[in-house]
Amino acid sequence: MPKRPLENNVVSLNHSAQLADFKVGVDNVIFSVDIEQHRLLILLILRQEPPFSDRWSLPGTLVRNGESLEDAAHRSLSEKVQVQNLYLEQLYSFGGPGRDPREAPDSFGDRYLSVSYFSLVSHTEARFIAEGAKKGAKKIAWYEVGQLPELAFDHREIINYGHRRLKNKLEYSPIAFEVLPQRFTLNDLYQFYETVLGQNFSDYSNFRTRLLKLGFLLDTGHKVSRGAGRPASLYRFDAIAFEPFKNRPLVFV
Amino acid sequence: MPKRPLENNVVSLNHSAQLADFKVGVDNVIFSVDIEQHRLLILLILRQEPPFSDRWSLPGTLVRNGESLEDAAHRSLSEKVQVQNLYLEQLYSFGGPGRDPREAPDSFGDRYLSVSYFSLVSHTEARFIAEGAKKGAKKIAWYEVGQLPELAFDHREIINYGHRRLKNKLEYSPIAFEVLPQRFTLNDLYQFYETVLGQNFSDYSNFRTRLLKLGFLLDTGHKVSRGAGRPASLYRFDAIAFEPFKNRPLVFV
DNA sequence: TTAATTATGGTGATTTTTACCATAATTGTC
DNA sequence: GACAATTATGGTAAAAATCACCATAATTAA
Repeated sequence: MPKRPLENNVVSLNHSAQLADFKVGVDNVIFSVDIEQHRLLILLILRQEPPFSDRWSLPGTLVRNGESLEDAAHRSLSEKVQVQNLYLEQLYSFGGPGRDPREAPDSFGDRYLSVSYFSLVSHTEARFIAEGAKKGAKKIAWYEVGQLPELAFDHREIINYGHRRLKNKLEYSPIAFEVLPQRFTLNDLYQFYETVLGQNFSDYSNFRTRLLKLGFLLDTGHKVSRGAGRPASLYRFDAIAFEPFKNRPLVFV
Repeated sequence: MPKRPLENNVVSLNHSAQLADFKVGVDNVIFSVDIEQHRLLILLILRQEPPFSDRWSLPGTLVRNGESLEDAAHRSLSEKVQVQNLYLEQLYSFGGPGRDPREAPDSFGDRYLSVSYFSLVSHTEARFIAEGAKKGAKKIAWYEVGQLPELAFDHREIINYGHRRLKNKLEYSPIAFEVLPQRFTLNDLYQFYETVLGQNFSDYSNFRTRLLKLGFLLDTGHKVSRGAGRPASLYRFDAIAFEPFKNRPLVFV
């Protein structure tokens, strides 16, 4: 497709100010919380092809004809990991000139814009898809947020953005319950929050009383014993009882 | 540019799954707060050319070669309104297939992606640029958020998103001080918050004590009299004293 | 001079947060 | 089977923050 000249209003720019053509990709910051080992994980893939072959990067894909951005984000995830329960939302778009080495240096080839997404997947459910390694990836792996390798493109920046969003989101919305098992103990929930938000984000006892007072955690009546100590009650999340708390902070750091 | 076939991994999709080509535009939700008349305003332009000619829409522009997204957003603003003090940030990207009538129905032409931005400009400073009406706009006007006309494209949805972000942002960050005059009264500030967040968001007296206790509003020593009543102290915002409050709520609704 | 108006700086009741502590119910050990 | 260790649970009291007011100060308008 030939470049079209801009509608000729700005005389001084007329010869050079042309509309850029874009390829649009999605990049997905996929988080998973391992409460047993107290690790906050991000899914990375080892790139197989240039640019940045043999560098770790976020799973991503270019958007296809007829495909929505969110569909593409879901596809980028489902090609790498199998999981039922997940939360996904758009993060930010990165599209400055020169962010992708595939762009021609004369600035007349296609630009590459990345619409980034952030996902949270159930750690107990999540399974790598073996076939996923064929789709442009040599390897798939979970990395702890504190121990990331060097990354391709501007993916480090995207991750920083996603990490901030995850911490913020956790305080304001019930995304934890999207990926926790149906029935969980209050300690499970506490470990989840602590793993994401960092140690001493709140006293355990106060965390319990605050959450229970809100009234959207229902005691299922069942108990579970895990090693020594008094058995813990299993709770479940009541989405209807949560409604009044939408857009309100649940926990203060 | 010819369509490139996808790298041939997925046999069943191979014949149809092709990468989409995009034009990328920015659309800008430009807010302005008129504290005298207690109005929250959005800048709209009356479109001159198809698609949606003679419909009101957000100011926007297609991204040019060598231009960053944020530069394009700034340009879309500065073509319509002259203003020194403003706040601008990226909002959300809308890019589903079929969101722009210029897309070919067979889904093999260019797609149109809109990276939306949200701006807050000083109401006292802001002046329409006469020449701006030539750049694809028949008219430029401020509309109250509660009284918007029918809009082009999915701009109504973009505005809803922007309005939510504005209200949220105002509670968590000092964007009001970007567009208030250097020196302002506490009542100015209160009117600003009330105009954006709605009536009875807080008691005036409690608003005053809370903000003053935080310590980043400095009394300049000057007073100003506006009609009847005791003269009010003029304050200024101290950005350094504000640092500790970053990412903390200032006002609860 | 007096009333109306706006700004300012309180007060005390109520609620929330915070830092703890005591007890209950289990497992593991001697 | 007694006892220690461990984890869960449900408190308490002090401190802090929120909330609904109110009294007074300093100006303009009549």
